[in-house]
Amino acid sequence: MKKNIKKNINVVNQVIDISYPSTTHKIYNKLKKSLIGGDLAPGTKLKIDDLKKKYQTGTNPIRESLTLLIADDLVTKIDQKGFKVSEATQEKFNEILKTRIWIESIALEESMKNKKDINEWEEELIVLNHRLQKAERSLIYEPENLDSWEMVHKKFHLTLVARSKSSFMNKFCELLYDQNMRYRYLIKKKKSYIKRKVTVEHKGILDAVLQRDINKSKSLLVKHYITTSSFITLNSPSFIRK
Amino acid sequence: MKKNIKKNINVVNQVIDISYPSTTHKIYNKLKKSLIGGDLAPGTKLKIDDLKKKYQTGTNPIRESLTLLIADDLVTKIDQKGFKVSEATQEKFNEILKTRIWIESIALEESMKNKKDINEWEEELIVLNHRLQKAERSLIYEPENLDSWEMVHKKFHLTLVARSKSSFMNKFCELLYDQNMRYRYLIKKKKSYIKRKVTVEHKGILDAVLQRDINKSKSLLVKHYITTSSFITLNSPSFIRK
DNA sequence: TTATACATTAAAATCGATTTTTATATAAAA
DNA sequence: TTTTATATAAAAATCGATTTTAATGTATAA
Repeated sequence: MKKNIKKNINVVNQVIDISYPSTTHKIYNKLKKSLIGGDLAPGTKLKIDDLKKKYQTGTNPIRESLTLLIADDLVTKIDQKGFKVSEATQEKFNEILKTRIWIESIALEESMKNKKDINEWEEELIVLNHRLQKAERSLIYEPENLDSWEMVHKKFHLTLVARSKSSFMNKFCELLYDQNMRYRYLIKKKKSYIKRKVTVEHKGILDAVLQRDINKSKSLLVKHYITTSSFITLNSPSFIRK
Repeated sequence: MKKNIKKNINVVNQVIDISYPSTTHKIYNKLKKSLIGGDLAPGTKLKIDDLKKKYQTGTNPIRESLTLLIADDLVTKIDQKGFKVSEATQEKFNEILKTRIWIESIALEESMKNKKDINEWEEELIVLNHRLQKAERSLIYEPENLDSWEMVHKKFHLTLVARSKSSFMNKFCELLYDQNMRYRYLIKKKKSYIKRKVTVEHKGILDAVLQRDINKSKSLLVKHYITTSSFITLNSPSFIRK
């Protein structure tokens, strides 16, 4: 019995390579969405059998997905005792914020110092900021919709810091971005999050980048993170466990 | 048929909890050793069946170990096409060096600014440096021997940057350390690596730290990395693929 | 009582076989 | 030739069952 339509279908003298993701890949994405979106409470045990039933699949895709999620620091594993949703604490949130500021300050500076294709980069940022101003901010996390405010916002921030010419820096930036996003949604679930106006701040950062003022850009970016974090912290000390 | 001796054995009124690592855990360590030690050439395909035979185990522990190694950037996976040893290129090496310098400069500065238990930390560094001076440098990588030069060296460098109060920074430092170590062993395999005297450099960094001179410490650490890297690069442009 | 031993249950981890997909080889048609 | 289709082989991915380990409950002895 075939699961998917055959690949490499021939259509009018053109071979189209239709690639289907593996079950593991699909389950990984679904789980990641739930974890970042705050649908799974921190500390929850992730039982293989339950997940098998929920996602209608076998042991392997579940275990492999969970193993992949360890790298994202969204899932924690204890040998012979299984997997659980990573804890979310105020302390950890402070670490995320601090580390983001350290890492992204360097990455932004390097992005601006890097003159290769700098005009194209600046234009891309202008377009992303424009889309960001137009996009409607939703309450739920839908990563599959790349035009959603959340995904454009992620793209804007990661593009800002993408030109350090270090794949490691890019990976660290994305990891920390996703971690931060998770905390935002955990707060939203507690209904204590105030949707604040970040439009002006993004515009400010963009303008400083276009002026090619490195110090100003960095300081506005840092200020942006600290302001956002104060909202997460002040309005809900309640997501802290223990 | 029992694989291991039963746990929680009662010995003279004392319960000893003997924990055995899972097969996955053991295979992961063995594979990681081979990958860092340079026994597996960059780009080599990692076929599940071959590894099953080699390590005398089933599909699951192999696949799960490989999945864990993706996070360490030692293994690369292409969906539906399997796993391979991550490529090692001059470009990537430059990225590792650059990123290490960025990250560790911050981490060292924060470690020194952090006054909590600073005396104990300094004493620990003195002891580690002492052990490092005494240890014999071996040609093969033996992570299970924590008294080996290689493992003491790792401990010294990671302790130096461990006090930033960010678990993320610590994780990034270790990842980059292991990456760098891999390149060192890849060079060694090519027999073109010159075992240079790093003793004096370590002593210099330590002294600067004990003087609590942040800028001097940072600049000596950076110099140490750049000097080492020049040896890796100059003597063997040959590990570059493509 | 408190601790220890044993039995039971639940869950993690693993195995071996099967299915699905990709890669390779071979043959037929443009 | 060069491309396209088909057949075969190889490998990845997955499934369902089994084994191993950990967690829980219960009875017995100190």
